[in-house]
Amino acid sequence: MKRKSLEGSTCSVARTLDIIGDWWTLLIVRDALNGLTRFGEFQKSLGIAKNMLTQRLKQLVEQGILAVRPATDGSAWNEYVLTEKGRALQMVLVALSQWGGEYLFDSKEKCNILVDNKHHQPLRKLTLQAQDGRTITPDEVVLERSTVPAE
Amino acid sequence: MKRKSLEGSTCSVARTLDIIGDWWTLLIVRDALNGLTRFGEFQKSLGIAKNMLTQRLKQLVEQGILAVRPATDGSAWNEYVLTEKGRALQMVLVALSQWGGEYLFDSKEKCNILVDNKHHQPLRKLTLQAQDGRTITPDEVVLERSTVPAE
DNA sequence: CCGTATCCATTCCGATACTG
DNA sequence: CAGTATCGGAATGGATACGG
Repeated sequence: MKRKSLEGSTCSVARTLDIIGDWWTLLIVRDALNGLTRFGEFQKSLGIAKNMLTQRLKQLVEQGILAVRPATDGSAWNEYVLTEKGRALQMVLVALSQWGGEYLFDSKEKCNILVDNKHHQPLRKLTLQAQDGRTITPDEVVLERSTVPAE
Repeated sequence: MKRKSLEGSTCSVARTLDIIGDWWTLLIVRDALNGLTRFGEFQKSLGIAKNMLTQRLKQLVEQGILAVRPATDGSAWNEYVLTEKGRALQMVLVALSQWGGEYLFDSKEKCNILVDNKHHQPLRKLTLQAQDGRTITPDEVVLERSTVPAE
């Protein structure tokens, strides 16, 4: 009995988790955002088994999150680079990172966090805003059926 | 051979994914944010197998994301409510939802999205900001070893 | 260096039956 | 209604061997 797919769910959270809600995928995206492109780089960075990595990279390419291109260094192999769709996942990683930094680390503990590359200061904590820019509190947010907002 | 734990990782993304990086956990949190509290409510909403749900609820309680309290309706059972730590995951869900809404749905397709409960308008898209409030672009962000920022 | 293929243990997950 | 227990198939994930 296979896992129940949420591909057809009308909930944008569920449909997203169906694609990236596994254990490795977002870590690969994280590394890709950090500039890694090569199979071996990912493998070394993550300590992931090769067959797992092969599988995940393939899925990410199928989903249009990564693109494959021939290596620029003259070797015969592939490089994996994020598409715009993939780069957009950075916001998810920022949210995860801020939550983890706040709740999973002791105050004295070293922790890798996201900083802006100009001043090397941590990013400001994400805030929820209504359409008009007003800052809203978490309890003012509700999940509702609607159409996708025009961007 | 067991799964390699990322519990001790110094990366806040990795350590977070070690806890909530599975297929069901964030969906349970989503439902909890929507006000569900009872075992049966989660089970019905998610279509999850009971043994899976039991296991996930237990882990969430152990992690301090959910708290158990006796039912307020006089029945003999438990209610599962989010702690502050759990409610803070809302930001992660917002990020996931916005990404999915943008990249995984056709423009005409119905999609559950997050709205503010006053005007029932979709939330504004999350933006990255530097410590000083300046809006920054994704490529200005870098993962760096540091201590946790004081909140 | 880049993968593919295979083996094997563990885990996931759904279905079902059962208890209170 | 709220779980617990168990079964079995599928997927996960690590180790290793192999070929380009």
